[in-house]
Amino acid sequence: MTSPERNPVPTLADVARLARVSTATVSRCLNSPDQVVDKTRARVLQAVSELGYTPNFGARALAAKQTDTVGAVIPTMENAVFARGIQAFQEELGRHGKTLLIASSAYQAALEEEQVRALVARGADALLLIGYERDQWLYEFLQRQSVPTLVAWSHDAGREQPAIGFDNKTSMAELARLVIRQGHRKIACISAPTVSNDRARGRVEGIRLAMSEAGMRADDLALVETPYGIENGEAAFRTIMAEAPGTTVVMCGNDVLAMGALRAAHAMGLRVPDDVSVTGFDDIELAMLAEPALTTVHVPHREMGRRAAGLLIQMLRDPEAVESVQLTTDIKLRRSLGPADG
Amino acid sequence: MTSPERNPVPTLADVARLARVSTATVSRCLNSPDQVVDKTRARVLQAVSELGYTPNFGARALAAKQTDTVGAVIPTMENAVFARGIQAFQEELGRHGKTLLIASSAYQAALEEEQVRALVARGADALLLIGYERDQWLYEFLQRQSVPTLVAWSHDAGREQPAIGFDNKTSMAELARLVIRQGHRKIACISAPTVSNDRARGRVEGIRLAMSEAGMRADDLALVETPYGIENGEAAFRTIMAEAPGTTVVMCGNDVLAMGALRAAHAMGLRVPDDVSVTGFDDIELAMLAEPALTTVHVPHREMGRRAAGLLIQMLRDPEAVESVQLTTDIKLRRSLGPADG
DNA sequence: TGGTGGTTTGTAAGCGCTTACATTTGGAGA
DNA sequence: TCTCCAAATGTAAGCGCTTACAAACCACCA
Repeated sequence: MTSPERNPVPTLADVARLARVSTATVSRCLNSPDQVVDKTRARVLQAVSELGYTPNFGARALAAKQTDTVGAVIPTMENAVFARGIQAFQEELGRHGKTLLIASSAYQAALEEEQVRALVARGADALLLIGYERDQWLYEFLQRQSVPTLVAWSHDAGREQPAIGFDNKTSMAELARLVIRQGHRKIACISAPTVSNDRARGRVEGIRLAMSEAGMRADDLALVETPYGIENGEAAFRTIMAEAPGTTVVMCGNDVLAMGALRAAHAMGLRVPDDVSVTGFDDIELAMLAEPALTTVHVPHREMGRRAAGLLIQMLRDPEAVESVQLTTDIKLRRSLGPADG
Repeated sequence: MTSPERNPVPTLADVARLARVSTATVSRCLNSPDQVVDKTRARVLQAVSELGYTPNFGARALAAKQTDTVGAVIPTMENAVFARGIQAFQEELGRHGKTLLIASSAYQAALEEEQVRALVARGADALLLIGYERDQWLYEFLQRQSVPTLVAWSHDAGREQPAIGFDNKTSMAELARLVIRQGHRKIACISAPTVSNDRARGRVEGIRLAMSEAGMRADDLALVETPYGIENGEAAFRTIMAEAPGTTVVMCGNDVLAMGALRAAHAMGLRVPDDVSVTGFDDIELAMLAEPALTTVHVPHREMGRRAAGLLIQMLRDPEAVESVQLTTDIKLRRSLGPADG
């Protein structure tokens, strides 16, 4: 740790020497203070502060075989949704004396694998991962390493992998039903790439499901996939309007894409919702501030983060006895969605 | 690491045994492969994958005395500004084979100290901190531990602490001059808490500086301090309008507060910029999307993050030879700022 | 064939900490 | 004052890895 020689960083042994006790006593002072008599403890603590001693985490982990550390791999911090959820996750972990290690995968499977290995190597006692979709061997690896793993932002009752989240398909289907009830028949969708992203895929499927239910052909959905980003949403919107003229509503896989759609519509001189309706997903702050305000699916990101922490801590205690939890989402009906006939 | 017994996690020794070589050879295979003859290496690698071996980071750090890890303590991930900068920071670090450990302090000094200790204990070879302002002993502690530390999001030519950032005061002063040139004389400011936040304080001082230059009394600035958050910005705006009637421009310490101001103005039936102008700081995505679009100070967050990584790596090589770098900001003049007379 | 010197591999000593187990200590009770 | 036992402290064996240093190996040349 820290650079080579220079001023040698004080160690447990230094403290012990200065306090005239054994290293075991110093260790106990730090980890289970009430096993040490007051006078000794005072002397040790004095030495600790005199030397400015900080325990070496690596050594401690090595000896104690546990790190009180939890790891999380998220696609990107730039997505407010994750930033918010993870912040809550971290706060709750902190409350339980755990530390969070964060890594980001930029939505790339290979990078995610690498980060998972890195976190495990660093001794993460447990892991939070986003969505189910990843190579099976990764799950096996984690199992072999006995690292309890929780999936978040997704929930599929059919899987046994512990998870906390909501059913992306169901949530989006609900919104789509509402859209259809408003009379929309020419529906388009701007989605995040669905390859290796079960959340994005679920949302698209949700729309198709609602269409089928309504007697429409699911294949009629005009679909454009594009990476995260407002500009991408804009471009996608233009593509849709060019390739699927007559579209009356554009349902977006997330709020950021929807913001792009809104902007593009505005730039193209289309009125929302009179000429075309737009919906989002996530309900980030932006959604309410948009002009017109965005109809979207509200996801309790903070709650999810907070409860994910609780679940993970529970898994650490008893890896078997965990129940996945399904959160509910609700629709925020705002001005960007109107009836089909304008 | 990982849970107690259960299925024992494979160690270097296990690999060595399976490959019929010494642990030293396995270690070399992993760290300096070309010191090992091909045939042996193949055998070892085979064993590694057969066992699903992952090196134990703690042990490695302990033995090798370096971690290739850099730590960062930011106020909160929920602030898009930091999320963006840190993302770039991380990407650049990754390019150099370094790993990033992130912690957040929720703008609380005590928490920051704690997190710094935690990161150092975890063996962070270097640290990124936001702004200069913190207890002197923390700097001393870091020096004693020989942990090179870089300050970001601030730059004060007068300090010798290595930093990368911009001069908050100068940048805001520039915007304030523009505001004043537009004829504004009744100026108000909504700022983040200035206690232990040199960035916020610098921005306020910038406004005062420009006022003095223009022959106005710096004390006439109507100032409200409030924590980060749109709602807080809204409340602050109402306070200002109540306590400093006649205010023609509200300059905000950051874009999020400005968004709140914009909303409050809208809710109060005030037209922006006809009845009152609003400005922000940071130029986050929201600024451009706001209605009306927000006049603000553009800060190159991504570039800052990227270059911060470069600097830190340089400091790791030669802790002495680092030059602080001052980034330049520029004003984005958008519709939310208009002349004083409406 | 033996000697030479560079490669490849092995040996073993830690890195800083925790913890089982052994030893010492200090009172309470007799 | 002397026992005796629980509480406090010390001793020392690792935890999994890296790396000096030593040993073994392998051409290659004389």
